[in-house]
Amino acid sequence: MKYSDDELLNNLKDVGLRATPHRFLIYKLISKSKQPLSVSVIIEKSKNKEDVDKATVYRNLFSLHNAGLLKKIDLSNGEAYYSFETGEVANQFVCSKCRSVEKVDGDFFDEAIKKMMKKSKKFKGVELSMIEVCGVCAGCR
Amino acid sequence: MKYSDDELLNNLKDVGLRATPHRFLIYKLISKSKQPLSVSVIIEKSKNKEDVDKATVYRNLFSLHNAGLLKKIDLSNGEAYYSFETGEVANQFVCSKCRSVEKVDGDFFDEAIKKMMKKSKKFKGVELSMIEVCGVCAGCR
DNA sequence: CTGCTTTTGCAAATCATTTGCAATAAATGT
DNA sequence: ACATTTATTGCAAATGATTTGCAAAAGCAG
Repeated sequence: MKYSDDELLNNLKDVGLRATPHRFLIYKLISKSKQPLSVSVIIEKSKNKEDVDKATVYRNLFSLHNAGLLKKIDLSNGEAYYSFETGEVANQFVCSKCRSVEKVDGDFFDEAIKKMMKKSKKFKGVELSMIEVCGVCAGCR
Repeated sequence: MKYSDDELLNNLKDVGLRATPHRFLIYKLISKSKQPLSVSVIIEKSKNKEDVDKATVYRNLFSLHNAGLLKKIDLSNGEAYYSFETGEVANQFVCSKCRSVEKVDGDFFDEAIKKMMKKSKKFKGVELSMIEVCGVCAGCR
């Protein structure tokens, strides 16, 4: 799951986005992370490397997501997360008390999703991106 | 699924919350809705009946949820939803484009949740409250 | 080089939600 | 009933994540 600079640059070219230093930095940074990254972490990591304004980070996350290169994971814990777009549905558990986030094995829900898509006409043609499971984690109880 | 005033008043008493006019109004209003209600809708509906400040609505939603009388559904579409607490896991689909919300039949996920709880030690003792499925709805594609 | 579009930094605006504070109302002790 | 504590309220200001306006800088095309 590692992507060469050339691959990333090609992806940018394919969708017609300029490979500006900031954009490339942000895209690369996310491509290297196994976990989805929260916007605040992305801002922090970007600032460590270059002097990037947070508005620029937000705008680049938007353009990259909009172009289909990043998955946006809109959790309920207050901030958005981004990950490299692999086409898979992302699954997260969020504790409603401490707001911590845990990745959930996607296989658990594959079947449920299939059933849902098949049985309900509401979900014909729907394109799933993520599932968030919310509750109180063991630690908080 | 309709609750008498007495039932609601008893619930409040049971958890040790005063049945102030505003609190009762808000609690009753939510108890009568089949759908979870967004905070903005709750504020609007409350204002129609009495002159309630939004801070008061937020504070009452907090105390009612905190006491276990309401379920809070923290969707990713920007605002929180509340529903009468029935102990069931709430399931919603949110369109990541138009941010519209659809209720999802809970049965789809019951099995997935059970499997998840059993197979992963991370989820031992976890108390689930809601599942959000996110994607692009048929209309937006 | 010259003009046109995109990207950027900065500050100000937004939107949902929370908080400080002083005034009011309700519950409790005597 | 009366004073005392405790909870609730309205209002305005604060918060935190995100977005936007705007003018300057950078990158691309002719």
